[in-house]
Amino acid sequence: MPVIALPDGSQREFDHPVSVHEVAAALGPGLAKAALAAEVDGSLVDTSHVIEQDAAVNIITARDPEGLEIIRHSTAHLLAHAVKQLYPSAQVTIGPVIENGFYYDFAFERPFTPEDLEQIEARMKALASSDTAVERLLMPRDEAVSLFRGMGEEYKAEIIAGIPAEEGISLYRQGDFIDLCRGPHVPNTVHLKAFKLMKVAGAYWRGDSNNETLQRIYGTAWSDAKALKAYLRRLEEAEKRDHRRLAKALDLFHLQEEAPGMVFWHDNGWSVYTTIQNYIRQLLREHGYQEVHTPQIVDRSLWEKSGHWDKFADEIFITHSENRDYALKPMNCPCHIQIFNQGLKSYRDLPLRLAEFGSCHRNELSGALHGLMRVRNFVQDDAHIFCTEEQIQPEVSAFMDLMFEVYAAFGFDDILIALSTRPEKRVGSDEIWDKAEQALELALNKRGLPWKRQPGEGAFYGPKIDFSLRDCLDRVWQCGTVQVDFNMPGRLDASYVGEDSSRRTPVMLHRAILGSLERFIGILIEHYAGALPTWLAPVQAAVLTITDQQHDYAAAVKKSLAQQGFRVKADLRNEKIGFKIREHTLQRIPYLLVIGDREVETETVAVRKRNGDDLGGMNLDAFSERLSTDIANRSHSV
RNA sequence: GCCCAUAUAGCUCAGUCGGUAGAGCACUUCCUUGGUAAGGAAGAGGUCACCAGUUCAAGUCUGGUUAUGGGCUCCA
Repeated sequence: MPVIALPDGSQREFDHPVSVHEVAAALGPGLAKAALAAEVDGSLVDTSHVIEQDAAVNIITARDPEGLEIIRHSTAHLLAHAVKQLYPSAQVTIGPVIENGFYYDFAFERPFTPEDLEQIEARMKALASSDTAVERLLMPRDEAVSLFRGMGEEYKAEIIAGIPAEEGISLYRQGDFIDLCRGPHVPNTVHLKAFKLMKVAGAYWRGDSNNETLQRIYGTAWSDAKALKAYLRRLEEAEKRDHRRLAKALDLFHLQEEAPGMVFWHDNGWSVYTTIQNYIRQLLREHGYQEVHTPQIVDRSLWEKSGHWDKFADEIFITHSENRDYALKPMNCPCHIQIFNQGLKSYRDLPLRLAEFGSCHRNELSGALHGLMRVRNFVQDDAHIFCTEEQIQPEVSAFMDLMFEVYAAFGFDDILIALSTRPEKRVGSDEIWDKAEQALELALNKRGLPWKRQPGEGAFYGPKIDFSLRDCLDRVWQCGTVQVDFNMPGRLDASYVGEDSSRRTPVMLHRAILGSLERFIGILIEHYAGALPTWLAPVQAAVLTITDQQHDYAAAVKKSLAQQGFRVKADLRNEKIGFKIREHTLQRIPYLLVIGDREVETETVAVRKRNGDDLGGMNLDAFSERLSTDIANRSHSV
């Protein structure tokens, strides 16, 4: 007779096999109603699951992350149920859970319209409130194949036919709808109450672009209406922060038809760009890097030798001159090896760190372009470190120190770290891979930050660590990377003279902190909703006059601040002060200096921050000291 | 590249059944010199993305091209 161990440490004994539902009921009527599934000895099961032996049981409700996932999965089934009722000729395929929701792919003779979505959603709501039980069925594989084939569901039948014959198939039925699923699912559709269909898009059958396109319907689902509302608000907020929208409002850059995926930077945007560049440049110098610069176009022979020509031919821009083919460089590493190869290098020269703000061109698929986030011409804050195997770990550690300093300066402190290890197809001996992976692991553990392992995700030439930033809207952006490369130095004949006078091939570390300047600026704009910290702001202070009387004094204030190296502008227009404040606040200028007769008389400026705080009057020295401190601390507080 | 959608003034957008284009903001000029988020008046501004087609007539209908948006795929 089963003894049920509960998460709080208590036990319940039953004198007969019990279902999860009965266990929940024994714990209270509230739990019986809220139970969606349970974890029994570590595996998730439906509430209908019967426990026959002693087990550890944890009842899952909508409050648990697993519960939310079950709700999303069941909502995907609900979507398919509604679609099949409204459009019987649509065939179901797959419907997985994704971040914030789910999707379901259908094969249908025409695309779904927004009006269709409204109808489908209305039907889903009706089905959800119809109090329909969701039942689990087991069936031999071949029987399941013929069941779905009989229903005209060719895609589903194909999926099931791909499952090994000896495995039983679990199916879920709700009313007149039946779908293949591992489960678990909610016991009844009434648990599905906070969902919304978001959009339709094309997607390929089995994710292969050679296959036919299916209609994918995306939806979001939450445990309750409040959570759904909060999510929709977050989406609205993200839209307001969209860097493409802010770029127009703040006059940062533009894109145009004649140069798809390539940025026309305006004064304001370029100011941000060069400020970041100068900051990184200075830091790299302090950390023992040499800054180099290499050609934009290089003869194809170099790219053939590096292997890129073969692998990325479609994405390389090519140009011709005097019967030679050149590639616009898609990456910087082969060029840096050319610099390394000049002159004879000794082990005493290692580690040798070559950095470049490397402008790269890649002919990305037209459909992949996206504002600053995916462009065809971008600048990497790239560097390559030539070193020995022993130097991998200390170099990676030093790189991480530098990187975390940079991320903190930009206001990012939540960093996700992933170590990608050897893939099946790779170069280099297992001993070298062991060494490199251990070196990376050691560097990570020395930092003491959590990281996760991604087995088999490394590049063919070596393992790597990726660093992703979490922004204020909880979105994750992969930016930093450090990759060990055993392959390219040898391929491009890099060598150094070892202590024993023999020629050796150096290891090369590829590393970047920001990734691409363009994309990083896009992330910054969205993270700060355009209100960049003072040190990055295109204009740090605006001098605003109240009447024409203060013209000369205001011009002198502006000149003085500009001479001290601050980015200042003066607004001497014949406009009311309220109007000027509104306008420059909307431009996210960190400090507004209001000047009326009072300030002229006392030789002060009245300081207002962009968040509305009034700092009152102060003399110019006091203000410039404040500004200097703000900039020196890279303060994010205004 | 693939699927779907979109393209009208500098910006955000409206434009009905095919009959020669409209708002708000911005801009220019004038009035106003006003102390912390929009003072008032007048004016100017358009090859309706581009190329074809249908039609007496196309911003509007059809086809194509380009770009953009949302996805898919890809990402050295």
